[in-house]
Amino acid sequence: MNTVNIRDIARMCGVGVSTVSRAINNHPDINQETKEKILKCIAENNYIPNNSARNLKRQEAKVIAVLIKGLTNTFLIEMIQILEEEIKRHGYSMALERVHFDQDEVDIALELVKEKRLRGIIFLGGDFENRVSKLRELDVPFVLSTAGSQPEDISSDEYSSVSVDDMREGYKMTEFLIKKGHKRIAMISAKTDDESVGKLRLRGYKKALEDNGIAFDPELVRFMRPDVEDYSMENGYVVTRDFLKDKVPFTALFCVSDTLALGACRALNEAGVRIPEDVSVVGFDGVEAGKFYCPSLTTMEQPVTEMARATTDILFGIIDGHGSHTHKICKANLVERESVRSL
Amino acid sequence: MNTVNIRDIARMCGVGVSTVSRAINNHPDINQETKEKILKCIAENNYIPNNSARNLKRQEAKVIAVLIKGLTNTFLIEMIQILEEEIKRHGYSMALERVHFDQDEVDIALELVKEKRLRGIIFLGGDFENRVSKLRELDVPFVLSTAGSQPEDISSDEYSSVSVDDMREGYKMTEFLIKKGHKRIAMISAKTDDESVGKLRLRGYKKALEDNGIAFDPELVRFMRPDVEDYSMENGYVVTRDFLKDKVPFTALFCVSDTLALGACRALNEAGVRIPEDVSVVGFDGVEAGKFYCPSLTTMEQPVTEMARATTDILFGIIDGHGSHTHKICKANLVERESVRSL
DNA sequence: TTGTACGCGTTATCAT
DNA sequence: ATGATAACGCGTACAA
Repeated sequence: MNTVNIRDIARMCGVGVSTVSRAINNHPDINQETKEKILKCIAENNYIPNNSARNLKRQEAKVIAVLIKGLTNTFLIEMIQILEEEIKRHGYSMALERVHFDQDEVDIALELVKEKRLRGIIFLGGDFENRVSKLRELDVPFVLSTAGSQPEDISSDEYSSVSVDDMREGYKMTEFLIKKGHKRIAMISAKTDDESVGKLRLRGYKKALEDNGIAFDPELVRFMRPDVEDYSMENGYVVTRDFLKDKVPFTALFCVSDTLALGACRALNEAGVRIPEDVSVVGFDGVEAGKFYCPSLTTMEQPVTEMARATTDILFGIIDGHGSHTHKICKANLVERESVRSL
Repeated sequence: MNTVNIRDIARMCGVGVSTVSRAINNHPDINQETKEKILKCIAENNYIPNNSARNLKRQEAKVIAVLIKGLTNTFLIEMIQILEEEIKRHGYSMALERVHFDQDEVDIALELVKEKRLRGIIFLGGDFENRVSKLRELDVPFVLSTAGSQPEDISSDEYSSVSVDDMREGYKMTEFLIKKGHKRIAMISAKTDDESVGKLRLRGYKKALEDNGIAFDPELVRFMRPDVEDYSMENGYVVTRDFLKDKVPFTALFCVSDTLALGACRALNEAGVRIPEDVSVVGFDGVEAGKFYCPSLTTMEQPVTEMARATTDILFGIIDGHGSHTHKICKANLVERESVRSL
């Protein structure tokens, strides 16, 4: 694999390597003719600069890394599209990095900072409660976007965050169902051992019940299965199916994500439970798929565009020197559709 | 940013850099005690090896790159999960690279081969008809997985491919609708200027009509909008809405992807068209979301697991020396659900 | 405007 | 088992 490198090109053109480098990187100090000759030679010989070598040598690349856990959360996928536009608009490029479920996103970030010469990091989703010391090692600015619980022992001026107030919105959604006359409200939430958004929304749910004089019934709360992909339709489906087997009566089902809710709907349908006649179902996120469902899904819509813009605004504010670490709470929007009925 | 490097660690441990390197990379020729001492020192000082330097120097990394166009095609997302498992099972790691719609995946692949020291490439989706010469420059084995049209001027023993016979399956689906008594069958397909799977399925559609003595009506064929994300629900929605405005009568709608079909369903519902009473709808791919819909979507299911396994089997067969380039055609499976009725 | 020489952090080779 | 040193391919002072 004798791949052509910058020295070969230099030799072929009868110039120095630095001249070739200047041609590649659009440096000003180069004769237009020389440049064209070099670029032509590059094209003819299929020369492709080696990014590893570039990263190794370069001081700073105009790159923002976006780390996302999993790929099945369509809400996060939607955010990526907008983040990319915004990052491009600032003259940077986006490096999307997928983090496995059993991987630590902070470790990945640490590696990435060394490998590419990142200027900033955006964490999409995830949970950062126990990652304090590691997080502090990151010497580039970062934003926790749509993250659930946040690190508590790290001072809030060392990082930024953008999210909705998951507990409050969970509260609002529950209260909405209560106002519709529901008392036996079931919930599908996140596993107990992690401190994700699901847990916070569950806390809001409990508080709303309490404030409205409804006793909390642990029988009504179910958790995502750890052996199935987090926040997937499949997970919502299997959990609901198991739930129905227990014959616990309920009139409404609050799922911590739309995808879970859609899976739940399927399980309900299969069991002959009509939505919303027999059971009302609500989700959280406001993903497109919910709009297309039958019945269309009532949900707590997260302001995707606003959150993505806030994320990049804060990050570039810090990178460009004006602006400092900020914690932005966006307001979610309760979208009433067809999956809920009044009792 | 004075980041600690391998030399610092060597100095601190009173050993040579090569010994540290051996400790990191699990080389056999190293004293267990020395190794532990070094690893401890590494952990204490938060040393993280620089991947750019490693990639630059390393001869071969056990890495397979998977290139995917976009992220909204849930069928491809499903494939990724299985591909990753399979790749890991072979002791390799997967580098997932997202390709933008206006980017050339072959260009990206070429860069990647230089940057990391890939052993193989998997192209997910995409269209390779006009990329022949570039494709040939790739000096690592690659598999075109679920790609639509394939390069014709490159000899078939220079690359591998895994896909369904899109034309035949398009034919079968159309014939299925015809057998159900449909004659005015509309179609939402891929843009005319690209040679993707959509185009092939369209060809099958035309052939089926012809073979069954039904005149092809160009009025009934619509294409995805170029200004909206390819194969997205949104695209299916807007195209169908526009289509309905033209008041062209039809009794069935064949969409080249499930996502398009789900978007189409929404548009039909909004227009007061009942599914399947007024119009039957079918999709293609067999994504999970289709199962959950109301009505659940009749579709041509692609054998995701089989295709992913075939892809990695072929690739590793070539990498490991036994086995050569292969072209595997998998059989799709027509899944009848609730979105079609007999006339 | 252009070329030379050095260093980025690592792994591979070779010697010990 | 270990260490010294030469690459890997590129960007960039600095000199010309």
